Amino acid sequence: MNTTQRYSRKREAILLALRGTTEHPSAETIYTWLKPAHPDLSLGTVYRNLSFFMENGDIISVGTVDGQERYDGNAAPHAHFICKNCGRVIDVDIPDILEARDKSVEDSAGVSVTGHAATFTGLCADCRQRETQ
Amino acid sequence: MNTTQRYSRKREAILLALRGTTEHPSAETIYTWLKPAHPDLSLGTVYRNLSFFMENGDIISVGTVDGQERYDGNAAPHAHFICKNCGRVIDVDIPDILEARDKSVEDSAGVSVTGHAATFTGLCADCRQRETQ
DNA sequence: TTCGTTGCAAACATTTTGCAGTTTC
DNA sequence: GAAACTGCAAAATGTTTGCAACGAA
Repeated sequence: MNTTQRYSRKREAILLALRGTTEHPSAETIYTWLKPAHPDLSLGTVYRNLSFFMENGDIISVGTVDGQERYDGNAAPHAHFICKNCGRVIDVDIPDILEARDKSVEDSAGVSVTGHAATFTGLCADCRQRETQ
Repeated sequence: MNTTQRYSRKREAILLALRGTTEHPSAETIYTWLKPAHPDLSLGTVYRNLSFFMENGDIISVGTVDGQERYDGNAAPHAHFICKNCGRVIDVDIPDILEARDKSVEDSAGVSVTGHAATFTGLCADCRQRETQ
C-alpha cells in the first residue's frame, strides 16, 4: 500500500503535456506528441502514468469518445462539450450549477456524492460549417 | 441509404429488456438476461441492435463504466449517479438544469448543442455501508 | 423471392500486465 | 542496493464485421 513516488522524466512530460493543452487528448495522442522528444517512450508507460495521475486526482477523465478514453489536465470541475461528429472536446465556461444539487442527490438516492460532471453534445463550429455548406 | 425495418423477435426482446429495467445494463448483461429465453441469441446481435436503437434515438448511452458501455432505455434527458466502487448506475430525479445552459454554450463556444447530460459520482448506499463498517 | 436479420467466429482496437533491464534515491 | 519505473511484447477485454443461413414481408 505504501509506495514512495520517484521522479521520472517521462512522467513529468506526460503531465506537462496534459497541463499545456486544452485538447483533452487520449493516451495514444499523448504518446504521439511525446514520442519525438522521447524516442524510447512506450504506450504502456503513458497508460500507467495516466492511471497514476487519476488516482492522485491530478487529472480527470472526460469519458470515452469514439472508443478512446480522453483526459483533462484540469482537475477542477468544469463542463465539456463533445462534438458528435469529430469527437473534439471543448471546455465550457459556465458556472458549476451541479454543485448545488449534490446534497439533494445524496438525500434522494441515499448515496454519497464526491463529484459531478456536465457534458453538452452536438456539432462543433467546424463540423457545423462542413455540414451546411 | 433507405432501408425498411423488419420485425424481429430478438430485437423486440432487447428493447423490452432495456425498457423494463432501471439497471442501465451493458451489452453483455442484456445478453445474459435474454440467453435463457433465447438460447440461440448471440452477443453480436445485442451489439447490432443497441447501435440500431441509439441511431433511432430510442435509447441513450450513459457512458463507459469500468470498460463497458452502459445503456438506458429511457431516452428522455435525465441525470445519473454512478458508483465509483461497484459501477452501479442510478437514475437521479432532479430538474433538467442544464437545458437552460444550452444556448449560452452555443454562443460562447460557437457550436450547436443537441443534447446534454448531468452525471454525479460517488459511493452508492451499499458500498458506503460496506466501507464504513 | 427479396433483402433485412442473425449466429458464428475471426478480426479489430484499446487497455492491461509480466518480466527483465534501467533509473532514482 | 532497494525499489520505483520503464520498454517490450503478449495477453486480456470489449466491440465490430464478413459470410452463409435464416426469417419476415
